[in-house]
Amino acid sequence: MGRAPCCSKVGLHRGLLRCGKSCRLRWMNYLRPDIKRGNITPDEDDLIVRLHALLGNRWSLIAGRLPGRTDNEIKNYWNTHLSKKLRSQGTDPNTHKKLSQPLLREPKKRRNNNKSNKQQKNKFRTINVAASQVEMTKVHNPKPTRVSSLKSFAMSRNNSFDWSTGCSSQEGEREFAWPNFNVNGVGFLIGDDQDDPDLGNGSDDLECQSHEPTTSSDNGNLEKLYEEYLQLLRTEEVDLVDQMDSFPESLLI
DNA sequence: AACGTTGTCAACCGCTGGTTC
DNA sequence: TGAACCAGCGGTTGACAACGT
Repeated sequence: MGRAPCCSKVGLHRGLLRCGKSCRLRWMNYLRPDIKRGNITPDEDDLIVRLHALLGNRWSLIAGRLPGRTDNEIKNYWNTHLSKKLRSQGTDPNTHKKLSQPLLREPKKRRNNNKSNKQQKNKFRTINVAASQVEMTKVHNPKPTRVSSLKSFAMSRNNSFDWSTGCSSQEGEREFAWPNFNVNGVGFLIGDDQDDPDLGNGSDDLECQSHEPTTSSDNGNLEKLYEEYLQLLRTEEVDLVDQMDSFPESLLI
């Protein structure tokens, strides 16, 4: 698939023709066992649109809230499906504002609504759409990351969910000290994280602690943020984009 | 049947920021 | 302190299959 390998084939294991970076990418986007196979469900579809309105093209952040989905998958899905869908509904996919003139032409439909044979042949693709549609979409908050400064936290590109920590809906939800809530059938699963060593717990890292989203001193602010979040998500009439422009930053800082 | 167009998505590219020495 | 290295991000590419004519 795709282009030729990104690096020289010299020095690589015979038969693999992949560099380490390429292997990592393939693992992260395709081979990892916790990747959710199958179509994007309507719930996930809706959630991606909402999160994109909040976060923009920060695919890793969006993916971090959709367990089993990769940033690459969501990015592709957005580019091939959702952006067109929004346009057809008269919404600018970039700004999430109403377009003056909706795009009337629907994308050409394939005769077969299923995914391509190529995907169906893929032994890794075990479609389980029915089950996933029944199940309420579970949304995870990103794993808090230890930061050395406010700027690095706010601008970090490494604040996506850490899958390597074993988070999956099957193995029990990753534990966070953020409140649980449910929006339009979309559950935000957050648990108790008093024991997570990655989180601020009164350690000597004062600067870090002051910005950790899960320390007890931040609980009040977090609750306030989530109330605001909920209110915005529930408000259908208002223009979400205008109100939420500053929300991602307030979450991150 | 043949050929051009369109859709899909894994993989590549270039870059940034963190870590190590 | 800064160079080298590494992980990971978003944007983009291009092979392949489905579709349309």
